Amino acid sequence: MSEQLSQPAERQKPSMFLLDGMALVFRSYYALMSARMQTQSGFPTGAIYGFINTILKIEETYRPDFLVVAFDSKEKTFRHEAFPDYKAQRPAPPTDLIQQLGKILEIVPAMGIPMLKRPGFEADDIIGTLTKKFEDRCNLFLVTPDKDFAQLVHDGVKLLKPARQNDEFLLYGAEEVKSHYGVYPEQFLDMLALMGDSSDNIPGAPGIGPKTAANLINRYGSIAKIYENLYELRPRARESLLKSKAALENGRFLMTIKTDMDIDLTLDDLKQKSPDLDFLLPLFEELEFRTLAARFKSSPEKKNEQAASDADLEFNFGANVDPNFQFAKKQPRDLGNYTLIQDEDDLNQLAEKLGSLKEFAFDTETTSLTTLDAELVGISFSFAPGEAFFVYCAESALSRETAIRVLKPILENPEIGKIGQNLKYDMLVLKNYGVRVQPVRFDTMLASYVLNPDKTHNLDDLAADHLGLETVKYADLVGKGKSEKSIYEVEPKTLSDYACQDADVALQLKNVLEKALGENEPLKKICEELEFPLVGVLADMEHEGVRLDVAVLKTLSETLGTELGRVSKIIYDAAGEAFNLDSPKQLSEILFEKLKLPAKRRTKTGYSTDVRVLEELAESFPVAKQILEYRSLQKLKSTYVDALPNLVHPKTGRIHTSFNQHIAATGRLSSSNPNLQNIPIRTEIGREIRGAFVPSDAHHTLLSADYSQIELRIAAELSGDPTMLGAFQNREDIHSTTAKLIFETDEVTKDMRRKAKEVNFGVLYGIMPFGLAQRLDISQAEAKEIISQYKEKYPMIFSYLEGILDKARASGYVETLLGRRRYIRDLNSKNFSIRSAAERAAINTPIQGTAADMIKKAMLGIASDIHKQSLRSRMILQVHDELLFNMHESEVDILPELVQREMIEAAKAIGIRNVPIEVEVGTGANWIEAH
DNA sequence: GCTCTGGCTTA
DNA sequence: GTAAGCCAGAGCC
Repeated sequence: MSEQLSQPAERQKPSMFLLDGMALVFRSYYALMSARMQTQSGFPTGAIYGFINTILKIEETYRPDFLVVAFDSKEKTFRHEAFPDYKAQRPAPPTDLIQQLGKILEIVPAMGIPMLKRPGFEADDIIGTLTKKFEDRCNLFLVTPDKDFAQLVHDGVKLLKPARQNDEFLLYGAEEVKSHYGVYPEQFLDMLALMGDSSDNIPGAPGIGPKTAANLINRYGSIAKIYENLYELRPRARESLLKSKAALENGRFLMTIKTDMDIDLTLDDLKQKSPDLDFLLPLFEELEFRTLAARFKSSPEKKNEQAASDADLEFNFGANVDPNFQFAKKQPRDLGNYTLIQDEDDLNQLAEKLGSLKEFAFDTETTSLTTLDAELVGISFSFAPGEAFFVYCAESALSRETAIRVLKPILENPEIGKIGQNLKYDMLVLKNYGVRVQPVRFDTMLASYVLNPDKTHNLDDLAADHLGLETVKYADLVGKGKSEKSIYEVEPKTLSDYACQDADVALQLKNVLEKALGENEPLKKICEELEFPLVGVLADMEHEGVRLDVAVLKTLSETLGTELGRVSKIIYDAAGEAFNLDSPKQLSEILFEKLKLPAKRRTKTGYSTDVRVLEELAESFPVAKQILEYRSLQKLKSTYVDALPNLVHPKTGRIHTSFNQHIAATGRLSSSNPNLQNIPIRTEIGREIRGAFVPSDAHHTLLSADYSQIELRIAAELSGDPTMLGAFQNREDIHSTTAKLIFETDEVTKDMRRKAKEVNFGVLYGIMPFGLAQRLDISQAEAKEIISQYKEKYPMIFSYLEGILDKARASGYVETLLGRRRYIRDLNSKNFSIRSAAERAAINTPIQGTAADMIKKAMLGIASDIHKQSLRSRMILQVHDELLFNMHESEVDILPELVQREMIEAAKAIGIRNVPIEVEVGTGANWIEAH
């Protein structure tokens, strides 16, 4: 049939609107919650009013031929039978909503609108079945705020979703579904299954959200196809999917809307009848819906009347409220017994209680994630599960000064343990108000990290994992992105419930996690003796900050700018045109298509233009060398030289990084915003950037102390290899010694030493002939030969590595010398590259992790000494094997020795017995000189 | 505005 | 070959 003929026929079809009753009622309830509509006698009416208006709005806007409302049944559904946890977390609806629902169920039929309900089924299934039944004869519009219905969309079936802000509707066909959710309706169920649905308690694959789910579905087409190609995925996604296979099948079943219920109805049965005004008008009178009543009186079917007049909203807020009817309180939800405190008397009472405790959990609410900019809005406290208090000290009767004055002695009391999630943040916020929080009794984020570093450790995930609790998210309070509102705009009680929940959950988590730690003594000690005490040390370092000489960078920026202009001109001349050198895509088009240079490797999206490719090309094509130069200069300029000055905090004139204690799977710290652990050093021009890192003032210098060859020493210690231990004991240059041994010569050339150095590093990273060959640009056969020489000379290194792998295969984890654990999956994978990657991680982790434990221990010792001796010098940075200090001139004779001693002492403390540890110290007027 | 990719910096 | 974080571009919203 031609388009012309089908189109008018299509238009002739009657329209049928299927309304998801319960979901729309819920929406009305929450949309009108703040209006607090109620009758003079206190009966709540917002949800009723909103829902009727939704129906009228549809009738007026679309003039439907058929309009049907479907409701869920109260009985358990077949979904509950198949999956007992289905919707298990969902709190009972608020009682004031239930009251209103009763009225709605009377009003809808009285309006003459067909209303359907079936025991054991949800509204979704009724709508799905009617859709299937009538889609050939009608144009269907599914009216619902629930995205799950997108699975039903196809030709002639569209979704009509109430818009977020106004009372308009958004129409979703297949294309709109795709553009809004990322997949087409046919694939929608697979995507839903991957994401799961926390409100229905359907798990999905942990860590896979809407974005990733849509991406995966688009890349592979379906869940089944994703599982066929698991090995291509990143480890986190892969592991999540492996664990979730059964859950996904189950979730997909639960989220499938039934389309084959036994519903015996004809189009005639669904015709709308005239409204029963004898019933409706008195009821509207009772509910005080005056404009609505007027509309029905005059002409219930008329379309040109004004929609929802505000008149109905005008009466009854405030003045005439029945004092016994407490609207806001009637929301039991899943919340505990939470109390909002906003006056001094209540605060004093709370303080007295807190002061008598051995420990409690707390959490601060602020205006910013950047601690130096964060204003304190309130603090929540919990000392019994399910119970919490929120001290609101902004824009209220209780001033921040009063709150701080009363709480400071308690927060600083060394006898009262502090429990919390990411306490470093709270400590830094409170530091701005002169409060030095101590001691860290338990940090739930760090405990989770120590128990299993590869997991995520945010509070919401921890609550879900360990307590089975669905928490209120911060975004639920203030929204997200553009429309995010200020925390000051949140109702104090709402904010209080959120804040209280966080303290409450932290306390409950502490109980669960502490028990888990109790089953592993070393992990418990790592928490209590390493990670928890380190929190305060890191907070101090971040707070202290590093001074930056902006003038140095400004000069450097100008030099780099000139150089970049010069180099890019040369490249453009060679290319015959100007283009964006920062775009790998454009660059590869120029190089490999226009200039026809030989392509070496491919990436996912095109030809690779990375260092290795360009270096290879540089031998024959000078332009490649110029591009490499451009790249390195541009990197330095954009990432460091131009970016760092903007990060100098206006209040302190210094740079304040964040040291993340819960990210690196091996136990290392990481640094971000900005990352001060990857400031350049290798190239001459890069090193100049370090010249901008300077002491705080003329009375200070920088002191740098770094462990020499720490990871190789640890490998020697852990393996007990006598040759390598001997080399270190004799203070030999380890790379030269290795060269001597593997090349069997006393005349070690520079090149031999370079190769030996690579091999030594290779050992730490889980050496493989292939990798070494690549790295040294030699054949795999040569690489194999070198490795076998190494094995012969340092036999115990290799037997140690084999032992690690055996143990890991048997137990599923590897450990540092202190007993810090990391679980390693995939050691038995049939896929070579996956298995090899797992083996390399297994080998590297004990070595890298032991070094991390050691320097953490050293930092604690140093911080303690500085405190005890009331020194004026400060530790300011940690770069994995190096510590940097802002050293006061009066302490130049004690600090270097103190630092060196503590760093060496730390090695002993974590159990290093056989290998000597060397620490190199240096001082200077900037980081280049000190290092 | 958000997320991913390629590329590059450190230990 | 291990462990991280950040930048610009690109693609989608």
